[in-house]
Amino acid sequence: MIRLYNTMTRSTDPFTPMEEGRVGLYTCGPTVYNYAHIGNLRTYIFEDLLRRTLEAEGYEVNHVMNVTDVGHLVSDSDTGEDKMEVGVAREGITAREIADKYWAAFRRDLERLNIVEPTTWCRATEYIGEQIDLAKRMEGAGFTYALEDGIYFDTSKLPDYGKLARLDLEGLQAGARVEMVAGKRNPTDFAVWKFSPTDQKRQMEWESPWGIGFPGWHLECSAMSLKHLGEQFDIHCGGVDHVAVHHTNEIAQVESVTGKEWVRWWMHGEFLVLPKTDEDESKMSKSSGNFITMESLVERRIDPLAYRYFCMGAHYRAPLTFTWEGLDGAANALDRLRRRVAAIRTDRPGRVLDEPLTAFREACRDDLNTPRALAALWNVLRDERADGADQYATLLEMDRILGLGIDSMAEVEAEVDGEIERLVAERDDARSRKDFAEADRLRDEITARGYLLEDTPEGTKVRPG
RNA sequence: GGCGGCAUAGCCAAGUGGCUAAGGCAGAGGACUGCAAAUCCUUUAUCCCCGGUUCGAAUCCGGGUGCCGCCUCCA
Repeated sequence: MIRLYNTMTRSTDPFTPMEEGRVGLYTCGPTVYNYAHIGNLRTYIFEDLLRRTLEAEGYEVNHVMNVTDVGHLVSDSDTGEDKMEVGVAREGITAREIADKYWAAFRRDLERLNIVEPTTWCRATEYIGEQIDLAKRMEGAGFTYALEDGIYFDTSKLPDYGKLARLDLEGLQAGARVEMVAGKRNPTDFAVWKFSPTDQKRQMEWESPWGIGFPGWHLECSAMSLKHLGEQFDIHCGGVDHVAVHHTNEIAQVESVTGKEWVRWWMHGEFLVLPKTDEDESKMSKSSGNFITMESLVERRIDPLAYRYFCMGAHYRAPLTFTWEGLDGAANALDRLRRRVAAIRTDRPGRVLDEPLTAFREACRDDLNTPRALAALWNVLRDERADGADQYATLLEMDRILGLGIDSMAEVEAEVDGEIERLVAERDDARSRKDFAEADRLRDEITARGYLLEDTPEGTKVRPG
């Protein structure tokens, strides 16, 4: 039995799917107007761990992820520019090209992090018809009203509006400091369909019963998950920042027309935060430019999987402070794991060790407690009495969830050119003559070129520095 | 102002009433080595503060203090 924290109930509850053996999972995907940053990616790592845990428990997971390629405004108060159009203005290519470019970049990030792709991707622009249909149903049920700039959802008509975030609607009213779109009936009302501005031509706009325009950004997730997962499904995930606005409004759009509970489990990943400095806010955000991409990690010769390991060191519901020092620590741990695995791996079939595997699986089942799961992993390697083949078999089993690529871990030997090879040979020669001063001098020379040496019974090995 | 989260070793981070408070990184000592590296062993915690409940609290309750997130684009 898996126990998962549910934002709706604010408690960790035993998970049971609607349909025996199958899980419907929707995860909010990227807005593809720029590269994802490692904070975004932390959430996708969490969702991957969820999916892998469900699959390891024997569930067949129907995993749907959206790609937002339209309609996401710079401001959530339904004002400002469309982010995609911002990308267009910045790079001078079409919106479609922007979307394709950053979606491809996103998928490359997922691949590098060993994140399993969703079973279904859906692009918002390919579901405009479905979104309009859903808006029409809301209109038919009397939940919408028209303003000059768009069709709005009247949140006061839904008695339990805001239940996910436990919004204090009165308090919001009093504390509202965000400029409200003129004519909105309630501060929480949001646009379902926005009209194109009359004075400019948008790259992305569509005909609708209400006029030419584009969908509000909450609409796509509602419409696409309805289409792929039905009027009720098991789990919907995203970042914590989506609780109060995005998911709250998605719920309103769906439940207003179906009249029944839509999603059974809401799960939210906490933020990756940067150490606070005087200048910068600690949060990483795409819009402020205060962000680190996967690419910049790779440029620093940091293994993307070290970032995956780093994230697994903390529970997904706790904020995690990102530091380069912390990431280096994770990279060191992963390197050590690699060497240990390389040392024990064998083609000889092994038997999975029950005790550590049970501890590991229990940790995963307990609301994805990866820090505890990693402790179980290290305990496998600490047990001296265990047979190497058995240890390896156990680690492979754990890796179905961890996704660290244990099956391909091998001793890392550096690729060396003739020059390095010659220096190594000279040093070996000096050592055999017991000319250690010369040997050490040569080692320094090799080290200075970015390689580490290991003298082993099998000879001198060269590792990347 | 409203809502929510967090405070455990040098760092990251599990642990939500009961043996000697996981695990990782970094550090120290030792074994091994010509010296290293790698590996192995050993070692590192007044659980933010003050009250309270209890036979017993890091864990529950009350009050502080500090930090962070959301309500603004956000994962």
